[in-house]
Amino acid sequence: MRADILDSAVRLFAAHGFRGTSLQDIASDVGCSKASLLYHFTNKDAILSELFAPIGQEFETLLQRLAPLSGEEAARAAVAGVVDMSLRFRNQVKILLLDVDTMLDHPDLPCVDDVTESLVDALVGRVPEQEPRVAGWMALLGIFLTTARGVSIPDETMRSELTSGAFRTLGLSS
Amino acid sequence: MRADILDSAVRLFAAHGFRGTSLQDIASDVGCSKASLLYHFTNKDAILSELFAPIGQEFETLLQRLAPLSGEEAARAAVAGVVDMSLRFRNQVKILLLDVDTMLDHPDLPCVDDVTESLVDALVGRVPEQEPRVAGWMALLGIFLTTARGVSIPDETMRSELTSGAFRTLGLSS
DNA sequence: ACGATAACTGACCGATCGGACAGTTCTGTC
DNA sequence: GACAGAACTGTCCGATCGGTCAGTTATCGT
Repeated sequence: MRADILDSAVRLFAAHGFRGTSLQDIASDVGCSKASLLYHFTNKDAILSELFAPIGQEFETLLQRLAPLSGEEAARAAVAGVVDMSLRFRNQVKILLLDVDTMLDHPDLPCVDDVTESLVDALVGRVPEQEPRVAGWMALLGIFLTTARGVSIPDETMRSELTSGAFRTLGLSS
Repeated sequence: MRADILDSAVRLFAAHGFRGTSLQDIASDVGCSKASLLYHFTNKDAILSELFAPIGQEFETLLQRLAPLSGEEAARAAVAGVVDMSLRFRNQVKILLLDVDTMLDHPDLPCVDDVTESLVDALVGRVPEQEPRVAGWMALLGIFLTTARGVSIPDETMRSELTSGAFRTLGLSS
């Protein structure tokens, strides 16, 4: 039941935003009462927090995987990791895209700026030949964000498109 | 007075989203009563619509300027136009970033998907050597969107960074 | 000075929101 | 079948929202 709620919530939040989705909307989608939601979750924010819990862990893992790497190897691993996460957490990314600054008061929610900063920090001085260009990483973040826009392309095609696009952005040969 | 209201509104909408900004918030920022806002504008939506009026016109102008062009010239003009607009309408872009799908019922508001589609349509078959790559244009849209995230960089530096980044994304030499 | 009109406001309304809570139903154990 | 606890619900509440409206104040041409 918790899984059903989370499933409906992530879909509705991604479609209409956090503020644009009421508890009643989720309850109707699940097929239960609003009060039932608040039995399984302490409040509306708790639903949101739980949706983003795995992302924080995965991002930490990605940063750790990047830590020992350097140079072009680090850049390629970063691209692959970001593309992979953006595809697997598409709805969550879309929620961030919709509500990015409206929920800064949620301490356990990933902040897009923090994510970007962490990525840039993790790669400063490691990308070959040139310092990481601001626009390049912004474009990579753009890919990360716009992936969520629901382009109707098979995931594998999308993956290679995104990867080669990001490589090109960062001046790497694909 | 109308100008003061629009000025506060675009700033608050960009900071907290359309739904996250109440009429009282705007009124407090302006320094007048909520009822005064609704004297100058028929409703909250009308404020939003007026904020986006110039963008639609400018985008039409951009598309017309692209129409007679082709090949690399078209791509470069598109990049320059998008970068220019994203810098000049930074707050409006950020509002779209925050509320992109939550306001599909606003007929006179630019839809990010439409903007992307128009740009891609305007350039399909015109970019040299290769078809426009999905990821490349998604990244360009990403730049367009993430420009609004308020990176503290002078506009001229930003402009050249964004332009060279977009060129790299599209496989053009800068 | 005065009347007309624009500009503005306080008070109020209906709707909706997140959330609280007492009470009911379901489910499994002995 | 009796009991316990989990699962669930209907109903209510305070707060807040967008919007209305009668009434007040400021502005300006004459």
